[in-house]
Amino acid sequence: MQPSKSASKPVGRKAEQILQAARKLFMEHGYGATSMDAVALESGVSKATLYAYFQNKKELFAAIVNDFSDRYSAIVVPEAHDDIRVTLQRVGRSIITLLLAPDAVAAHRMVVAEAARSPELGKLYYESGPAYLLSHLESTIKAAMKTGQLRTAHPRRAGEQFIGLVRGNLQLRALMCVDEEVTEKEKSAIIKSGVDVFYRAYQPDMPAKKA
Amino acid sequence: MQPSKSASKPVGRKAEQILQAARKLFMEHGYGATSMDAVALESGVSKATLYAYFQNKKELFAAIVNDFSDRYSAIVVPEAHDDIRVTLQRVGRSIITLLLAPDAVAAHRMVVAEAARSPELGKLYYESGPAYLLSHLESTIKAAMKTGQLRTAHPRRAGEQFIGLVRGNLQLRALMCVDEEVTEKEKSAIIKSGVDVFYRAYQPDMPAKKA
DNA sequence: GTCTATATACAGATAGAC
DNA sequence: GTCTATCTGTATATAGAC
Repeated sequence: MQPSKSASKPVGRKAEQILQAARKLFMEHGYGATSMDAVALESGVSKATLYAYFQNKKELFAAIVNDFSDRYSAIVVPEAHDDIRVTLQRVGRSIITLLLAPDAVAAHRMVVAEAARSPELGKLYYESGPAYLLSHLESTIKAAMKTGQLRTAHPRRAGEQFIGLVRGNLQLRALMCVDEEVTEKEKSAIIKSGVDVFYRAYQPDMPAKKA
Repeated sequence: MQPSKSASKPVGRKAEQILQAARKLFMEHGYGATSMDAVALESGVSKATLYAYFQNKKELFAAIVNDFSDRYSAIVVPEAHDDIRVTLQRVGRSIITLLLAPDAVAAHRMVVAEAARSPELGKLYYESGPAYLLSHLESTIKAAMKTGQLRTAHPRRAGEQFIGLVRGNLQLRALMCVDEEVTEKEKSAIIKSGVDVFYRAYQPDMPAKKA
């Protein structure tokens, strides 16, 4: 089968082998420290074959990021519950789980590191990753505002705030290798507290008095 | 003057030239894409001199990160105001300004990219950067809880939440090159809303009813 | 201490046989 | 299409003159 010549993702058995190997190596060592030799070796094809499928290193990297974006988009957004606080709890759990997954941490590092040189890849990842999640959350919050479960406010901003509340410093600590691991207990406490703060601020019947 | 042989920061005029050039290049192109040739050229010394001051590339990088940590620690934490909301407003402004500063974005990228291979550098940066800011904020919040301006709660977690609230997705967007620039108006709105949410959740006289 | 010149290795990418 | 072998550039690091 003739590999695709376009910039989009090539198909075929060897292409899959290459992509899989490249994904592993890029995520493990980053873009700069991953050589095409290494990708060829890991995927079990020759360098020439590699270049038959991907014009150059950057295109291969783009294919990986693109691929990762697809996976990100496939995240299962938790089912809504009648009680918005329960829904938020579930969403918060999903967010934490995702942010701390070793794969996601590695992908995040990889993309951030190269974003300055390839802004289009950074944007692509953001849009299909974090922005995708945010859009879903925005819908959820908007719906809750309509049904009176939350007071009326800017739903997108509220969504950003909720993500910020549960993320806290956890992601940063993971990215900078501060923690070996975070206990389930700690995660639960952070989510619970985040939901609590969010609900206190956005609950419908207790507007804060103005300064 | 004999350059220091230890792993700590060398001193002297040439050392300063080297550090300055290296800082610029590392921040601009990242660790992997910055060559020692380029550092030598930019700093106006020969490669041999470079290696007389720094044993190898990694040590040079470590010196830069260390240096950057010092600068981070030197951030002026805003003066406290009688009204905790005003104080938080100021702190929020500082956080946003810092997170979106091009230097800080570049430094963040640089550190995150290399953290997997040099966890000790990641930790160093985190401790003297984000953690330093958090500690100050924690003190501020703790004081406000003692004086009754905020309800009693976990001050460190509250600090993390406040940072998360004002950070939102702004930093992520900057890191991934999603925004060209953020308007002052937008920043102000985000800070104001963040402080509002925080205060609604932590104001002393309106406990939320339990589910 | 500081330079020029170079050793040595490996990168990305390709030519040409099959 | 896929391989082996190689071109060409450039990387880190050092030897040796001054």
